[in-house]
Amino acid sequence: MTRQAPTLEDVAREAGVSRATVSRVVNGIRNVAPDIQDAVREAIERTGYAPNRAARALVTRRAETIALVVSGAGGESEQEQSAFASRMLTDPFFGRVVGGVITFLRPRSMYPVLMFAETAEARRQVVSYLRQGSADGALVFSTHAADPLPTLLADADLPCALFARPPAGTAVSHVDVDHREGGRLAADRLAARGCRRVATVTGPLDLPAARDRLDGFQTAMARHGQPVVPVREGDFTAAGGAAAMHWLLAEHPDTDGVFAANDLMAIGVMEAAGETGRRVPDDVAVIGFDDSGVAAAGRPPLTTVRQPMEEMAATMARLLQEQIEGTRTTPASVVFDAELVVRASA
Amino acid sequence: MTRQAPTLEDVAREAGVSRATVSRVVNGIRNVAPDIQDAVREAIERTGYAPNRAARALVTRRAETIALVVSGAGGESEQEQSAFASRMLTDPFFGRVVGGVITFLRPRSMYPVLMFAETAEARRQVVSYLRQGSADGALVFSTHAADPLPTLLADADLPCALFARPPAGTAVSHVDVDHREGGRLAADRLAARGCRRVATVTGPLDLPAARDRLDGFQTAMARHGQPVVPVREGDFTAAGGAAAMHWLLAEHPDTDGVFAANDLMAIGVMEAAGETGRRVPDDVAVIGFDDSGVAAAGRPPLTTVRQPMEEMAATMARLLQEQIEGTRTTPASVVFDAELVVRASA
DNA sequence: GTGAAAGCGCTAACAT
DNA sequence: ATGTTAGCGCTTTCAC
Repeated sequence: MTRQAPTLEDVAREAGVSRATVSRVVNGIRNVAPDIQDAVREAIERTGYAPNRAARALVTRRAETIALVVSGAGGESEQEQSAFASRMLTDPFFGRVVGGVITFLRPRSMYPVLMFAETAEARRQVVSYLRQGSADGALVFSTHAADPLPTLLADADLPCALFARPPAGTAVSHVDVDHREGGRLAADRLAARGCRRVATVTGPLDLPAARDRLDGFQTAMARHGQPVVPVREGDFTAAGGAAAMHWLLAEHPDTDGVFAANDLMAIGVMEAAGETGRRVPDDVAVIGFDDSGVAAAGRPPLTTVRQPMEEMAATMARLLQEQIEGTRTTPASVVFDAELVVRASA
Repeated sequence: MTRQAPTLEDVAREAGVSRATVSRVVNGIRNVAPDIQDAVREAIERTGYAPNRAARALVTRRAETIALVVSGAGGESEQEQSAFASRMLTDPFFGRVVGGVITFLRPRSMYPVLMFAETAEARRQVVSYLRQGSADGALVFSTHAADPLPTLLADADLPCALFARPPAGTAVSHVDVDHREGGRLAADRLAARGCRRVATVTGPLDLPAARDRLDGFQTAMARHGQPVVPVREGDFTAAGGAAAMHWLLAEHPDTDGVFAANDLMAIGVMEAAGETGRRVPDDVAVIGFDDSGVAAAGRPPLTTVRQPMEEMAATMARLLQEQIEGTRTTPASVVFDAELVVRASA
């Protein structure tokens, strides 16, 4: 049998001081004489003491834990839910975001609790989890518009921060990139390359982000002398991008430039171009969005509009943290600049 | 200001019973009269009571939380650590595994805490996290052999379960697939197709899994009349697979079949084949390993050796759970069968 | 079947 | 600068 883990009490006895003093040393509070500090530290070492998190959380009313929840529409079945989780995780976009979150949390010895909320029931569980004090707040990634979760959390007065603009009427802290500006950057680049018959593959148009990218792109193309841009809606997957491109090429065989609303679709677009005998960028230039892991690995390497996702994710975590600590009482909105990363595809 | 969350006490007062009775109802313990149960449930509803997890954990000595730790070698810098996290998450293999874990945990209202342990310091933190009782056990995914974490955890008597065989000398529960058998399946398929000059791209050979796949493949190929198989070591990435294939084709231009030790590398192999003017599967047949998300989406769709990863992950979670509950005292080892999934590439 | 009471291990006033 | 003390909200004997 494993013997009982040592408690503050044990350490105090060992060091010949009171529990309070040990607690002060453990929590790095000054007002403890250096020699006593040493004695305590030694006692901690000898006993192999590790503070009990539940006990601490009970009195501080802090779990020192945050939830990272991926919210979106998905199937109801268990299998579909697992597939949703797997698909989201595998998305290179998500990988960078989690990396950013981790970078912020790690120095604080915090680790995110991973939650998926694609059904009403799952959303309830997320709210319940937070209400139990299991986590102090939530970082929410919505994969579709009109996601009810942010509102649910806000109504329950639970700290949260969003990646992407919140639904109208819900005031919560969030970070976002200037999608419109990103679309403009793509248009400017294609125009500068001399593309005259440009098309675009958008994301799901119920997503404001997808709409804004399209809008910025169209507006800029109009300024460049192409007021009408063929548009095909995609689903942010490579296969969806390829299908959209095949459709576009069938309708407009002379297309010489394409803006895809994310890198995965841009990869699909390039594949479709190759399959129809077109060279990238000579016959058709391709620009993606995100600058996710797949962009640089593309064939050819993808010119894309970069979102500073790690930075955005870290900022989102900071906003949440401020809310939890009570440093911030009004929701903040931080919008980051998009940036064109020129590689070989356009 | 948010008003205090209701406690058991509040519910008890509201229902006109004692705290103990409310606790019994909340925890579904029988021996409570039906009418009292109803009264309590109503009081819970009215007060909006949610049990405090820290308080419960303090007395039950259970966090009802498990850690999902990705352990491996990586750089020391913060940026490299973030990149490690991002790379692992993005790996389609990992996506399926996490999906399997989630499927097991969700019905139990549990959510995994995501941890990365690629440095000695990070490993210490994982151990410390568990020792504090923040999580009841760990699911460990080692990305390289000789990972010290399993031993560290075992020595500290902390419940854990591994995906893949543990280091020699460390007895911990784990799940694995029969890699040797998987290699054999690939060899049999290539031989059955009539491939006579077969080569292979392995994973990092310090990984027992990679060694075993190679070993099973070579042994079977010898039986099929090709005792010497050109071998090139890869790194489980698509780019690495492509590079390895280019090398193989330069040395052995007449290669007519390739077994890649994972799907990502197989994708790279197919790309390299295409770039050198070879058609898959007509000029060169390609078989991958894993049947991860990218396999079916490959061009052409990839024939591959399937690991039942969701099932393996769920089993691993169950083994951990049994350890935590004390139902299991001796480590278990569950090995799953590999299965050939035939698509178009071979 | 229900209640009273004793902690779980810790922090934070408050004394000293 | 250190110790004393009173809980945090819950589960769990043990009486009744």
